[in-house]
Amino acid sequence: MLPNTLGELELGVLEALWQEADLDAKAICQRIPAIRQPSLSTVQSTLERLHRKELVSRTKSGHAYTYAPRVSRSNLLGRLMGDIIHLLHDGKLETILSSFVTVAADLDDSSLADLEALIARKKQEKALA
Amino acid sequence: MLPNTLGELELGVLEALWQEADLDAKAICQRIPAIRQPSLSTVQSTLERLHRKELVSRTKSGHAYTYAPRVSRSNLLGRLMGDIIHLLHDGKLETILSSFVTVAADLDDSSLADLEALIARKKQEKALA
DNA sequence: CAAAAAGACCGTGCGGCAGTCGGTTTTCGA
DNA sequence: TCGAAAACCGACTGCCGCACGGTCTTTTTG
Repeated sequence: MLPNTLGELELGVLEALWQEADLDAKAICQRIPAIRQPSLSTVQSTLERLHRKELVSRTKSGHAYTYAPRVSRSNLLGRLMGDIIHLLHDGKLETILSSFVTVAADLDDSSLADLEALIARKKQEKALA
Repeated sequence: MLPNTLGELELGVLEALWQEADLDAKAICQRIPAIRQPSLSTVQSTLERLHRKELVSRTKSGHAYTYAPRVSRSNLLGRLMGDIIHLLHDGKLETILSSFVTVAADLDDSSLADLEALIARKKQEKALA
């Protein structure tokens, strides 16, 4: 249904790469929480899928691929949010924005102020461009 | 992975119920886009699943169930956003909020102003409570 | 330069979930 | 009471992420 959905191991791999980029499959494998310990092949398959989805980039370095994330955490967050928004969009902007505010308000009491500051900054960026 | 994910037909059924609540399975079936035309059984299965997920409520009326949505569109939107936020949360509020702003900015140039207005309203609501 | 080591690649199987439906049982109303 | 309408029950399909072993390719090194 959602085109960009990702599985548990895929996310774990991304987490590892966000923490430290330019790792090969073996290194990533070692950084996956000990409980799972998937085999190297499994991690490679997962990296292959992530690469197909253009969520990671890779370059040959020696005989091994070195992987790096193509999206930042907030980038991915924005993309996924965009997906579900598109999925549930009814044309009313208010529907979307109010759920933003609701989520932000639920997260933290001071977040509304933070959100305002970010908006101000974003506005300024837009003005400059 | 995402606990509250929903399929295409499930969403279609919800759309129908958001447009008009208190329908039985047959009526919902007729309101599904003509291209698909799933059988009544299929719609019933879907409604059953939605009911298990607590996304719709139902009451017997005669010998048929009458269904109504338990969540509004923006409600569901907020829930799904909360899910992916929780999934990708790294403790930094800024990550989340900036993706809000990015999405809002991508949607419409005037939406930043709308967002500000909503925040002001939300703040006022909070002050009163 | 050959052989061994390291890693990519491929095919397969498993499990879960949505979709799909036909057939059976239940239930209500005439 | 009895017939129709609807719920209910399984079964099957297809898709996708997870998982891995085995094979092929590419380095590296003695």
